[in-house]
Amino acid sequence: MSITAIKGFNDILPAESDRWQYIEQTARRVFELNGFSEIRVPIMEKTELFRRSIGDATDIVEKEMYTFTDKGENSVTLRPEGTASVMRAFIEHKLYAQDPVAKLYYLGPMFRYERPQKGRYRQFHQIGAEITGVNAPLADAQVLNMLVQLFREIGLDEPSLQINSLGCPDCRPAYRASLVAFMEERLDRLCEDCRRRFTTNPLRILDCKVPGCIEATVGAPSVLDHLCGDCDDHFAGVKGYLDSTATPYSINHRMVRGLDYYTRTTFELVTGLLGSQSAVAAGGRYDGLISQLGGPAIPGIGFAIGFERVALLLGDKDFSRQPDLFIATMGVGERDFAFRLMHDLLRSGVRVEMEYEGKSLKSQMRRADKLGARYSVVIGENEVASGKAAFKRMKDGEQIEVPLKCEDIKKMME
RNA sequence: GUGGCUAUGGUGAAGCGGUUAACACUUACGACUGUGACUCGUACAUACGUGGGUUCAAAUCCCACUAGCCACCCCA
Repeated sequence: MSITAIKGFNDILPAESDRWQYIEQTARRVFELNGFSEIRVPIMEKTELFRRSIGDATDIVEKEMYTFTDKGENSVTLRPEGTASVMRAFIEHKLYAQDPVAKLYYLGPMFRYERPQKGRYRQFHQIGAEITGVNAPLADAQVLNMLVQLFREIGLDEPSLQINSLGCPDCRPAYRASLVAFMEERLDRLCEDCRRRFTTNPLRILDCKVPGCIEATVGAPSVLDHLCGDCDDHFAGVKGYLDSTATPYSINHRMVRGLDYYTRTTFELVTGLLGSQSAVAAGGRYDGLISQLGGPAIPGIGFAIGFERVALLLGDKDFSRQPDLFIATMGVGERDFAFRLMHDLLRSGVRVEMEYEGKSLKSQMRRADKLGARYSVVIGENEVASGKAAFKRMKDGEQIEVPLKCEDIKKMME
């Protein structure tokens, strides 16, 4: 038995990587348009970073991290998400000293030890963006609008935006208490998982998909009714800006987050097309995170997009690049000639392919067709001698005589 | 961590106890000794995830293992 990849770790083969590049390039373009710069952070961090940011009691930290002890006896962890590293770097390099308002994006692999299934892998990829230093709801709205714009430009308008507010450390405890009181009375109607959640994370019960639980929790107190004045104003501001830019969204007061650092605005881009993995992108505000990690009291907001899930939504769409020209040759001498011609054309930006081995003309033409070349040309003794050749437009077979010179060939192809 | 389903070539698959392991795609070569797409021909699994067992006979039945998928949990 030959060696295979690790469970949940996937190879991205050419057919798929074309699609990935399309997503990545579109994301970079949209982010840069919005004034974001890329930050590249390591894929491994001290374990402590994730414990402090994501939260000790979360599932991610409790049972899903790839944590090791390295040769220097340090506990290190393959990052399960990106925000913690970005904020660690923001603090470590004192980026806030230059300008507390930073707009950063990142992309790369993340690692979570979960049972793989559709749209969920142990090594998966995220593209994320963060804005620090802005309290105003305007920042929330810009982040959301950018996210929506990105999906539009990728060509996906199916995922819909859901927003919520989780309040802040001032108002959340009271909400939690009233929710617990409400649930306590209906404990017997909840599923087993929810009864467990009642003690571990009562907010999660709102997110349960079991019909009985949905029924039992009808009329449960909503976070949105328990926001303090400031949080309420903030959320109203966000909604106002989304309305004023005609960004479609719906409010889901039952939306919960799996990471502890979120405050106020939270959101998800959800789809019905990926089975149980409905979130394609998600994020929120994390006003306490930077100070919690030892930095100054600077707020932040951001999101992460699940790369694999976006790729899945794009389906089998073909994003491969076709050659502009395929050069077929008759003999060894012509092949040398063609190689020099190809070299010149490549240097001037024409996408050229040729046959490397001495295959029959028939098989060379077949290859030209298979590669989807726009034009083909056959170079034999006559062509080398005359310096001219018949260029064939593959889609209709029309042939045009053109000199075998870079400039003439380029012109002909326009 | 829990459950369900599936495992035949590069791919999609037929096969249901005795077959040269069908068919299609892909690939290679040819029909056409200087021209692709359509057509036609030829070649391409000593082999049916691995290990046991039942049987005169197993890809086909049984068991175990392994892997993959999907779902739960959780999440992007």
